[in-house]
Amino acid sequence: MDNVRVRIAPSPTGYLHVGTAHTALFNWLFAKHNKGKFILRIEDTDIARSSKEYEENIIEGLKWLGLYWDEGPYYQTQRLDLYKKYAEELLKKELAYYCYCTPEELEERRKEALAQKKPPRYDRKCLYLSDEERAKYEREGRKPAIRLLIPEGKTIFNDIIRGEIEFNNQDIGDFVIMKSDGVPTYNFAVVIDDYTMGITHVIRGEDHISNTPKQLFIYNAFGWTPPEFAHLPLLLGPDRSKLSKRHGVTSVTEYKRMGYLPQALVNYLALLGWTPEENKEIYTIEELIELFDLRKVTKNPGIFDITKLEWINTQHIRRLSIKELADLTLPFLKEAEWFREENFNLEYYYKVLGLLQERLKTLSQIREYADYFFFDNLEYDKDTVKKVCKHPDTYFYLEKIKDEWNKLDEFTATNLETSLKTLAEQNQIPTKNLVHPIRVALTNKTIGPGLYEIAEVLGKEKTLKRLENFISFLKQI
RNA sequence: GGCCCUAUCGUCUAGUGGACUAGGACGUUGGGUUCUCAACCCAAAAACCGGGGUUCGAAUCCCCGUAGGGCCA
Repeated sequence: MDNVRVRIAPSPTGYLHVGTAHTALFNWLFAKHNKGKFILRIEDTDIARSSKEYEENIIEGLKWLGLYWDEGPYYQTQRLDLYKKYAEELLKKELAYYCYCTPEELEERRKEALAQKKPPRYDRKCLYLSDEERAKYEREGRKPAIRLLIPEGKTIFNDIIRGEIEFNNQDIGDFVIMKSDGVPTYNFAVVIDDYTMGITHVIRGEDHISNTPKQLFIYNAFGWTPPEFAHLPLLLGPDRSKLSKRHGVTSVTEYKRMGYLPQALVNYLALLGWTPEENKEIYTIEELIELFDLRKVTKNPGIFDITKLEWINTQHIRRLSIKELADLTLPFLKEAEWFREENFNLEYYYKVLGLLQERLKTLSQIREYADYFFFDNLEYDKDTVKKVCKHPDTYFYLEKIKDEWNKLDEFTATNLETSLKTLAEQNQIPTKNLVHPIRVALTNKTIGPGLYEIAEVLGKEKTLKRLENFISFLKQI
């Protein structure tokens, strides 16, 4: 496909929502797959609800996901003259007309129509205004809106994902394209922007299907060839309504903060509504670009399932090199209250990560998993210690293993294991009677990576010291 | 209320009239492995919304319901 140009057009009335990110991703993948351009446009005409802070969050989120744009950001508020110019063109062509009706008048007539069981559409009162009437309204100081004249007939368009969709024009009234304050309505601004920006494919959420015929009227009024349309399935919450805040976290930057990898979120979002031919779940961004096909997007909406996202995240974490993992987890590690810059050693940290990498569901979990590698004064809990040291001779064997380990020249996991197993065998006790207490001695936790590996990473000095502390604690209770 | 979209395991989906005893993945459950947890391996439970057609044959095509969703007020 030649010269593909697509866009994402968020309103800065909230942070970057995963639904917006989903749409952005599909546009971006389509652009990249076809070697086209991806354009960012900020739809900020709702001045009251728009803010710079939200805009920055959207930009931060898109960049974090790697969805870089080739053009923009364009701002609708900087293009108001343009919309005005085009609206006037339609007035000149008599395809649009001024409307002086006030919201109150419209509301009243809408109610009347409803009462008579008629569809509540605009009654074209102002289309047939005489010059005197118009002059009268002008004298009253009324500022007119501009309405588009909708022709009779049917409007049909071919959606890339859904096929033909048909609307009766009579179901759509002469809608406003420019409000009386000179601000264009959503549908008008979108068309002017998409046309002037040379958008070839409009890929957006299914919630815009019913806006499409309105936009088509505008293209037709100007005699412009409309772009192709593709309406993506919506993202739903577990209750099957449109995904929103009340369903949990919907902010992309919040996922970043929680320790998700951008490539994992991209992977998950890509598979929500689209399946590549291959029968696998984990894809790199390059693979997604290579395989992406808009025609294979499903029509049914998808529920955002954080459990699956979590699994995909663990898979991507495992594919990271230790060095990458270190870079990415360090900011989270630094947030931990026990973290001390002066005690930190990168080579040591690499070894720690070697043990923790495959256990991390999110990067932020490094804080809860890595603590005992970084501080020495473990505060043992009486009950836990009692639980793991049920065997009355535990104290005695711990002394023995401490001596055995002290004798080791090479403090490696293999040697530690051999030595512990030999001791257990000689004394005919199950290894776990030793392993569990030692685990608590070294980590102050009952779960974690392999004990011998932990001891090796901690090193001889720390391991023996902790054993010693643990033994004295055990003596006291 | 009107218009529009959609309908396969709990979830994401494969499926384009016969190869479907409906496949995969996440999750769940059970088992194995192990010092614990996770991982890993093995296994299991789990779905074509309902009703009519069309056809020799329907998850697949058509119609009508139903349900869910969206948009417009």
